[in-house]
Amino acid sequence: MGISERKEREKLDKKQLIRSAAMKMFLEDGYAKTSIRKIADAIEYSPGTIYLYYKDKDELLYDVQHDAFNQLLEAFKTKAKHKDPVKRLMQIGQTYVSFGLQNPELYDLMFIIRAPTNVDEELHKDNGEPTFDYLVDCLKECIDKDLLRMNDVQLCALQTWSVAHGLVSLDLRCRLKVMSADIDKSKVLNSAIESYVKLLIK
Amino acid sequence: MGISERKEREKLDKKQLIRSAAMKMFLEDGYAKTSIRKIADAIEYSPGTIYLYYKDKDELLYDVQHDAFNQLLEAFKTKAKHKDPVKRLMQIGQTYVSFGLQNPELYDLMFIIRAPTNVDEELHKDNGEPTFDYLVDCLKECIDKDLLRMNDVQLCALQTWSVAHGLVSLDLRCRLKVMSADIDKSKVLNSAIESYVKLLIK
DNA sequence: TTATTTTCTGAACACCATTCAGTATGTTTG
DNA sequence: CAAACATACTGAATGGTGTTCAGAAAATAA
Repeated sequence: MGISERKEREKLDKKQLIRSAAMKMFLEDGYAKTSIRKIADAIEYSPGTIYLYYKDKDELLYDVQHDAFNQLLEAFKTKAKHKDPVKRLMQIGQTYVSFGLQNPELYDLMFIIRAPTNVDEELHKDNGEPTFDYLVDCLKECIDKDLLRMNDVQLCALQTWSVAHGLVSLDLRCRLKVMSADIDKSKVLNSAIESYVKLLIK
Repeated sequence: MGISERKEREKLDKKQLIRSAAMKMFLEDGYAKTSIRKIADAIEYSPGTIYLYYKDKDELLYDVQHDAFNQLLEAFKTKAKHKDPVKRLMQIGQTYVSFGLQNPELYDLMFIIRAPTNVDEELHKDNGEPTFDYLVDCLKECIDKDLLRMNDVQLCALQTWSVAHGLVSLDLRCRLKVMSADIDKSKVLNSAIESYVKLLIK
């Protein structure tokens, strides 16, 4: 019978309704300031209903993160598709930094926020894995073609990701104030990631 | 008269009493889980009293951050004092990463946590400046002696700091799960920072 | 139509940061 | 010494938070 299938669909729809309302409010006001009550208000349900679809606020965050990682992956796919793997690597770096600067709240959700109940190890580790692999694949090609001054893919990926993430997250937490002021942030961050890639290539 | 001076002293003492109790609890339970009530309980005062010394919870955080930055600076001074600036740079990187891994909650306080009311631009920007300068000075010496493959001190400092911060903060947020498992974290992070410094030098 | 299952509600619970009228303590003045 | 004043402190109250759960409502099955 099709009823249970429709119900299944409706359940997913409602879950998405909650998720997209949550995402919107997370981006507008931040995760901390977005309460379950406010989300419930926005979608015109009672607070309790949200707990029928999500175990707790963290669980909701994880799902929103998943969407966010897909957004970043899409950005890579459209903006970092140069044939030359080294140039593609450069594009990946620039895309990453731009993404972070243009979507600060989203970036926060993905990488910086600590969900209160964050000790569960096994779950959610797949969040962001395909996105990370986009970088790994690119580096693998670079290294295979002997274009880099490093030869350990995993190590190189970690290092590259760290530069990019470091730049974005330091900026997002206003930790770049220690640097000389009156400079265009996005220019500096782009210079930094560019010169890093240049260090990396032979 | 010495009375007002004693009072001044007592005021500072109490402020430090609050601050050190707060720091201890922040490190044990994290910033979010440490409530003003609990701090007040620990020092056997009422919650209201804390607001006589600190405008709000953020203000307390900033003061604790200040102490924390001094701790990192001390670590630099004792563990990164090689005469050769390049070797010192390596020591700085390693010290930074070790510091982050060994004091995760402290690191969180310093760099990752977003204080709820965090829009005030001007204040607190001096927090951490001397510590950053320790890196800048080292890089300046490296560049003066023409030992690096970069020549913009500010840019280079930003990049180096980003690598180190990126490594630590990604690890602290369990974002390294996307990498192949069963590896010694601190080894990998140290390899990453070491190979970065090697990229940097001529 | 009635019984059963599913979905939803909203009050209640135990917390939180913060405020402020009132109390207690210490200091200065008459 | 006592009264006046200034300072330090209290703790209940305000308005928020995430989460739970008995009971109401709606949808489905019999």
